[in-house]
Amino acid sequence: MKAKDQIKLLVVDDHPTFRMGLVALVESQTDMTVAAEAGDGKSAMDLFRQKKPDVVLMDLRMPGQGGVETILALLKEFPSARVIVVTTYDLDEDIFRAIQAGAKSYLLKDMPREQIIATIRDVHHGKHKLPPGVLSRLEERSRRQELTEREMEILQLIVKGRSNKEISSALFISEDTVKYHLKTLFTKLGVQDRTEAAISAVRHGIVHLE
Amino acid sequence: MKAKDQIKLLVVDDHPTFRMGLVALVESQTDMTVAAEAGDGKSAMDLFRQKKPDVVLMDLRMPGQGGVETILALLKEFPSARVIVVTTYDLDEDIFRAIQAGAKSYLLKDMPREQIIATIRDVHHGKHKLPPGVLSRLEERSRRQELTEREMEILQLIVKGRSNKEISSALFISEDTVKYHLKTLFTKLGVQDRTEAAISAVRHGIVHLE
DNA sequence: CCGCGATTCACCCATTCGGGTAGTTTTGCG
DNA sequence: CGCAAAACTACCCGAATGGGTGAATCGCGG
Repeated sequence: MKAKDQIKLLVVDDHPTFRMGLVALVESQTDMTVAAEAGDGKSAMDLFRQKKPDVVLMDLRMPGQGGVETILALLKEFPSARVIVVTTYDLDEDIFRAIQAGAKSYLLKDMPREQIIATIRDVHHGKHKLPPGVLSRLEERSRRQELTEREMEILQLIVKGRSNKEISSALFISEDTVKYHLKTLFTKLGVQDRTEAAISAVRHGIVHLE
Repeated sequence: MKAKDQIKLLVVDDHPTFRMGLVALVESQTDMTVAAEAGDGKSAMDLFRQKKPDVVLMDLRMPGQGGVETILALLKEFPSARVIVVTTYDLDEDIFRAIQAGAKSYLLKDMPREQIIATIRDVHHGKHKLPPGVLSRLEERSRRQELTEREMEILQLIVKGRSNKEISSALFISEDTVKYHLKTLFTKLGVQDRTEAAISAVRHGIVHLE
């Protein structure tokens, strides 16, 4: 197979060993090759400008600039760039944001090698089919109502274990207002109380721990 | 370098791509080689019996038999086996249980390649030094008081968002008793209320989501 | 057999929480 | 400008929660 026919890839992941696995996987195929590797969003941008890869494999959780921000920046500069997200966490919110940002597909790190390879070929050929498991999560996400900014702030404080009083003073609003937001928050998340809300937020990736 | 001088490794991880990365990493070194790969605990046991590797690299979260159970079973049959845990989650409880089970070291999947290689050599030579980050988490874990079985049950239900009344009927005890356990639970975890308890339990890996 | 930790239950009390209703202000968009 | 959504505040009320105290039972190891 001639080199010019090969799919040129950029691999972006801050885990050195996993990145090595992706590279080994890609290089084991005759019709694709890794043009460059990056460990963070910034150098990913630089390397894309230099190498102009056909497809980018991108992790979402990275130090510094996150994956979603990088996708956004990349597509702004190169609207035709094709990005496949390959990440550990199958959290609804991450998937949703990545697809919203313009990722062509979303794979999980524990998926079989054949599926990763097949998806690279598909995306390179312009298709962007999502794996069934990922698709169902995306649907679940879209069934959930959008949270307002204020509700997000409050939800984050809930996850930090703050009481209504603490939240009210942290946001410079009355305790009643906090309770008001909580009510709508509970119905949107489909939960009964703050503990369920906190767990649900973490489980769906609306709020990240740490 | 003669083959008999090489460190023989068994790599156990259910993520095909990460496993590929570990294999590529090991094979890039002249003094070590991968004797076998396994995607779950059961086949890891089989392959250990066949190949008798010098060192085992083992993930913790695996379908079916988990990592800790596998380590326990392995060391019961082969007390001299040397197991290094290589896992994604740097949760205090996982680390603690793995070391308790007899793992010689505990690495995180996002660690640099050199550190993984160096640890393999160290463990093969009988050392079992833990990386500083892991060590500090282990110390934090040991500062925490041990939870009783009952407290664990209740904590799990708290994470599921159950109310005191629901917990009491689920465990066939009075609501007052639930409240009693919660008190000691709160002090042991160093938290103020059930929401903090739930988050803390998830963060430290005492209770797993999903 | 004694002690100790774990578990169980009860009662009281103050605080917090969650639900309902009602109203004003702010903000963004057509 | 005018409307709609979001944000904010207040009040009431019942339920849930968390803290304190006291006490009985059970099982296990010294």
